[in-house]
Amino acid sequence: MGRLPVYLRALVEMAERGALTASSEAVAEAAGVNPPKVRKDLSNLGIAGTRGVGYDVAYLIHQIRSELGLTQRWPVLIAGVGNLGHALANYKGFDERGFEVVALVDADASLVGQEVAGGLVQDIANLEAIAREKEVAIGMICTPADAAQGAADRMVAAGIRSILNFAPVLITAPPEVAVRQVDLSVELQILAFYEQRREALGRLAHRDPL
Amino acid sequence: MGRLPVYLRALVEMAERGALTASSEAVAEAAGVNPPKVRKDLSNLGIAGTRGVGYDVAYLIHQIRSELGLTQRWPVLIAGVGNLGHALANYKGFDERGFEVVALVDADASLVGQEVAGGLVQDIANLEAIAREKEVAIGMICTPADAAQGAADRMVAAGIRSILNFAPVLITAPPEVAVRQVDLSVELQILAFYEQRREALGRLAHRDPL
DNA sequence: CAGTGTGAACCTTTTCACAGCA
DNA sequence: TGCTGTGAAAAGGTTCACACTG
Repeated sequence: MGRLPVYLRALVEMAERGALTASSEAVAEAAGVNPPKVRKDLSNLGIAGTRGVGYDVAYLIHQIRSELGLTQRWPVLIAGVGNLGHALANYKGFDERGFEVVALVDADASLVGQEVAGGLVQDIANLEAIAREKEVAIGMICTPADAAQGAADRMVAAGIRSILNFAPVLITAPPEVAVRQVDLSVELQILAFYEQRREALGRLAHRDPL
Repeated sequence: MGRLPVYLRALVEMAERGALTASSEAVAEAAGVNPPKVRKDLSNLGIAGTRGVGYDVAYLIHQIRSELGLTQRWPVLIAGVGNLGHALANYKGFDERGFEVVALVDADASLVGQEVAGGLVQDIANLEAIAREKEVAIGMICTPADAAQGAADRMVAAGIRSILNFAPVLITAPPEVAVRQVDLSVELQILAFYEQRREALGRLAHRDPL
């Protein structure tokens, strides 16, 4: 369930503010959803609150963390150390949430050997060996589009079963490998779609008032 | 419809390879969905193909572009020129798809005046004036979490009606403003969830074979 | 009384099957 | 014959109302 991380973020913030208990309404507001959805989600997860009071924040955080597998740290590998790869390697939020960038690889020989975010960039040709040695669980692809599938194939060969792909192409992988696609310009295009619609509606409204 | 940009990407790739016509099956495969979905989507959009042949690639590209509002260029402003903002300012894919980064702003005085991706970083205090002057349509928030809502408020005040938020917080805006949230560590957490489930299932299978 | 837990209604999306046309 | 166009069925997810309990 994709909402769990959002609930978790909201709950951690509440806990930091000293809240001991939280109603479904409070969680819903902080997560941007409606209260029944929160209750259903938690109920489906087998998490119970206290009627008339709400949910125990600390317990709820623990339960969601364990459901999300965040009670352990996950070693992450980044393939492609261009602008985006560089930015992600330096992103503090990953470490805070239990993800540790343990390896950086790139195909560009001029980048190999350079230090980025406290780690050395290695040759992508060695991806498999590196991933196995560091027991990488999650791979992030930040290469250009034409190198993405190759990077994915190496990751699969290395036994990586979770891939986060930022390259603007569809990559294919065996069904046992979970692939998530994040295409930044797709997000912009969706916004442009709404802008476009708004303008079209505006023209319509102007043409035919009321 | 969030699939349109993906279809578009697939179709542009096909066109570059010289395809003049494409069946719903071909588009579906390239976009990672099933053929009936492609047909339904296009049908709902009022786009018709030729029975027995498929869709005219060039016409389809044109139609989807116009539906997505990509026949015009959109001026984009980036708030927060840290690692991520820097990477996005340099990202070529935006320009190729009709998005032009026309302004960069940051709250950090040591960054203001610096040149990033061929543009000068300006003070976030001037966001409203800059956005109005450049007629910015879309704002991207790449600030730390605690500065995100402030940046959003300035954008709304500047008349920006589409916001893409990369900060790991929920930002609120008036209903007429379209907000999309992209949280990179949420994506990782979802992958961790699958890893976690796989391990749990693995243990189960091991305990009770067949 | 405040706020959870949940079954039932509801709505949207996806899938299917097949009729219909170049 | 091949592939589109589309209603009808199925699935999935969301909302609602309200019984229930600490």
